[in-house]
Amino acid sequence: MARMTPEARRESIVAATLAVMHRQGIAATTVRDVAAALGTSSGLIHHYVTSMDELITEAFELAATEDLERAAAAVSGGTDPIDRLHRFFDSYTRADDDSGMQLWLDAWAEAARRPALQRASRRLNEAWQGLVCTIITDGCSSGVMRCADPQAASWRLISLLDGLTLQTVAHGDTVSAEQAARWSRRAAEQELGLEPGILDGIEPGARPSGRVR
Amino acid sequence: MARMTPEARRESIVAATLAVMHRQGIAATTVRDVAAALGTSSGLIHHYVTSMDELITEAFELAATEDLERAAAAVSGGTDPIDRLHRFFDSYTRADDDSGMQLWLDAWAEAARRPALQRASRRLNEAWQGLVCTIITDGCSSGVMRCADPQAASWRLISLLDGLTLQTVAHGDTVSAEQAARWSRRAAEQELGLEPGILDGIEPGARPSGRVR
DNA sequence: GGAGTTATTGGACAGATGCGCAATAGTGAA
DNA sequence: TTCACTATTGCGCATCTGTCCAATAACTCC
Repeated sequence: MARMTPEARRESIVAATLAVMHRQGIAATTVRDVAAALGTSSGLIHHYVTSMDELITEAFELAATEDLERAAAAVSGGTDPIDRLHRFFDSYTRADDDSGMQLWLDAWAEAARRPALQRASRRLNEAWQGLVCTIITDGCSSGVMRCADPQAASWRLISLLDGLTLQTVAHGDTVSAEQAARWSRRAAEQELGLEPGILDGIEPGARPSGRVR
Repeated sequence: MARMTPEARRESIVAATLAVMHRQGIAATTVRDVAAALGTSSGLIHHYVTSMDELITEAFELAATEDLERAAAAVSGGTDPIDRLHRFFDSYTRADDDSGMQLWLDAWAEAARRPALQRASRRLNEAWQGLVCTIITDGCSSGVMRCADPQAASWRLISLLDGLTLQTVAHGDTVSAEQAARWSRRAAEQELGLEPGILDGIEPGARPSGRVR
């Protein structure tokens, strides 16, 4: 293969690793598959990366961070806490493919056996919760939401979303994506003392690609 | 090893497989490990089982079915819907070790790539939801609970539990087991129009081993 | 041009994996 | 006691895994 600058090569390796992870799952991602996806030799990967675990963690971290930043950007465009929460649901819900969430399922399962992956997964989950917690805290102090414990409420909210989406992704259609979206919005309205239905509906032109998690 | 009847041997193989799965995770469970746990040769396993996938699915199904039946038994001892829901939470919450839930994490992640495992996981998840749904439906018709959509509410309830427990098991202490228990009970009370705190507390002598999921 | 640096190769290595198979050793019936 | 049956063994096979390393090729600077 053509010689590349170390930076560019490293990036291309992480990107290829991510592609293989999406296709085959974290546990089944091997050095040779990554090398084949890149069209290079397997030895090259270890010239840039000390271990397979490190590479997998780095690729997961990249994908998850991008998802998070996309959601944060969508939220920050909101005019008030309710609009921001609305946008959060939109960006979470709008997943066209399930492979993003499948990556999270893999990560949660593998976390017990890969310390570095566990740290990354934990950190990013806390960031998701923090994003929601900020919205709720703002909503409470401005008086449009009612919530005794924003910390607990935001953990409940993302855990509920994760749990419902998990059903959709892992089991096909035990819970449909539409149900997961509707049910979790309803739960948020109930929990935060909002008017039922206020979080419903998806404005058509908001964010075409949205969240993938 | 001593010669056994085919039935007994098969059971012992599945039991040993389950033990290894708990210890090492689904993906890292190998024929040789199972044979070692049994104190037999690896060839013997293939004399009773056509493939490793089949064996793993069967072992998971056994463990998950036992958990479900234990929970159903705990629930059925309740005097009224609220007591039954209380018992459900107790039996779900009381997990001493996380390895049962870890098994579910593994199963959800692997489901996409193992059709037989997916069917088992899906079927058992639906049974869990059905168990809760029955309690809620009863509670509504007897007037002690208020709920517009028991189907949706029960999916939300077990998804919330799964989502919170997932944090506990996968990430150490992002969410503590106590928080997961308290927060999910609070959410159920809110959702079903119950008096806050009515689902709290754990009667000491109820069920020593409890649910593992 | 030549020399030094380093990206890249291709394969070796030791270990693990699922599976199959001939040989062996218990078991129950005749 | 003998014989058919089959549970059990122990190892071989082909393949895969992460990691390492000497050789090669491409690039930069003098």
